[in-house]
Amino acid sequence: MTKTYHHGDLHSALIDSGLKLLKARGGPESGQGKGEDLGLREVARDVGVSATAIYRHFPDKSALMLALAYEGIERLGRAQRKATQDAGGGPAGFLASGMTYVRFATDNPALFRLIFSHVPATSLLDAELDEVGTAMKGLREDIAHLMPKHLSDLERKAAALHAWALVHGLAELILDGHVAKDWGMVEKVLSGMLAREPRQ
Amino acid sequence: MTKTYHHGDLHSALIDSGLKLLKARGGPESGQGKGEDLGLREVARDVGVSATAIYRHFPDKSALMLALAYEGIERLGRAQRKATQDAGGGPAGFLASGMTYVRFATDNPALFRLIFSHVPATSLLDAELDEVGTAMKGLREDIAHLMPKHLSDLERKAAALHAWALVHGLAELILDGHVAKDWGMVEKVLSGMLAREPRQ
DNA sequence: TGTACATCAGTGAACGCGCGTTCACTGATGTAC
DNA sequence: TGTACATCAGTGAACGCGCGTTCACTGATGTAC
Repeated sequence: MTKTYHHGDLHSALIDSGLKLLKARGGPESGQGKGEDLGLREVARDVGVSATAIYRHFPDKSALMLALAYEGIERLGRAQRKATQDAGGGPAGFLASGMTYVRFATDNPALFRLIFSHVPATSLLDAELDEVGTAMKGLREDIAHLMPKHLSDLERKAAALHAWALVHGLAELILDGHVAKDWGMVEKVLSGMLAREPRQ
Repeated sequence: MTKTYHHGDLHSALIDSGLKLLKARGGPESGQGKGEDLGLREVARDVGVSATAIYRHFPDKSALMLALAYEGIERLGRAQRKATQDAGGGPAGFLASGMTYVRFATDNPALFRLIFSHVPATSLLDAELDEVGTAMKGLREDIAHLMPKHLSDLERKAAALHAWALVHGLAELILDGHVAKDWGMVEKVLSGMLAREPRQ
């Protein structure tokens, strides 16, 4: 029995299923498929298609994973930009952006990890970046833009790294279950940094 | 051919080999066995013993991994305490402790990840913690002790979390290749936090 | 409108792989008498 | 000192598993004449 998808529908069905399965794959607390990789056969099974059908749409497994990572990073970026804007920019926007980062991670543990486990080769020239690398670069630039203007380049770079590392660390520690998912505390920590560092 | 190890020597040989293999497994930049789990058979092969011999010393694979994680966290804790002391305590000690955390991660990527991927169940009572959980708790307390005394409990808790998340985030981002291993920059970021937060 | 044909997205069987784990075993070591 | 025996840390063969990937295939769709 040959199932038929109209022009490229299976492609998006695979992405959708992948995202769904990654979402279901919760953090360590959910017993289900804790830290395991998403499988190619697993996605095919979920869509209801033979495993080999996937090869009509992606050259290999890693291409599928890359597409999922790309979709994930796009969503993260979108969510952060929206949060910044909704909060009206400035320090409040910066705080909202950080909270959104951590929230995204705890809402999508497996997707979050997939995004960051894709080796981006920091050292590549822009022209050599793949789509995930480019999206990651955009994310870094978004952070940089939130930094106060009066700082020197070096200071801004350090402040941006500080902010990124802080939210990333919080996300990872919560995902691994080493820190409680206490949003009041998370906000306190983030606004603590903010109150001192980026005075604008 | 039955190899013979005098009373419990194979036990430590397995741990040693595990640590060695984890060390060799480097970060994403080293092509070798990037993100893959350490295998039971792999350790046995390295020690030069049959895979089943391991079962004389550990009930199953995860017990071996737990023993490795425990050894890792002990080493990390020891390194941090030494660094703090060598720097003479105070803010300098705090900075040294943080630098050591990040350095440990980049020096031992696979071991570092193994430590944190072991679900500790934050919510457990102390009496229910396994040895890894207990060691992790010690690590948290070490950080807390470095916090300035004049702060309220809540403030100290937030400051400790800030510090931990910051070094952890730096470590993860560097391990994943998203941030360059630039020690000057890392020190700048850490001392930036320190100059503002824990005034003692 | 009907027929011939190319295209191409699916199919299921099969591949080799390495894994963790089980099983019945063997052979050295140490102790009791 | 010599012999019988229990202990126990090793052994290699075998298990079932799920994986990513290859292969030759089939059957529906759409176009050219």
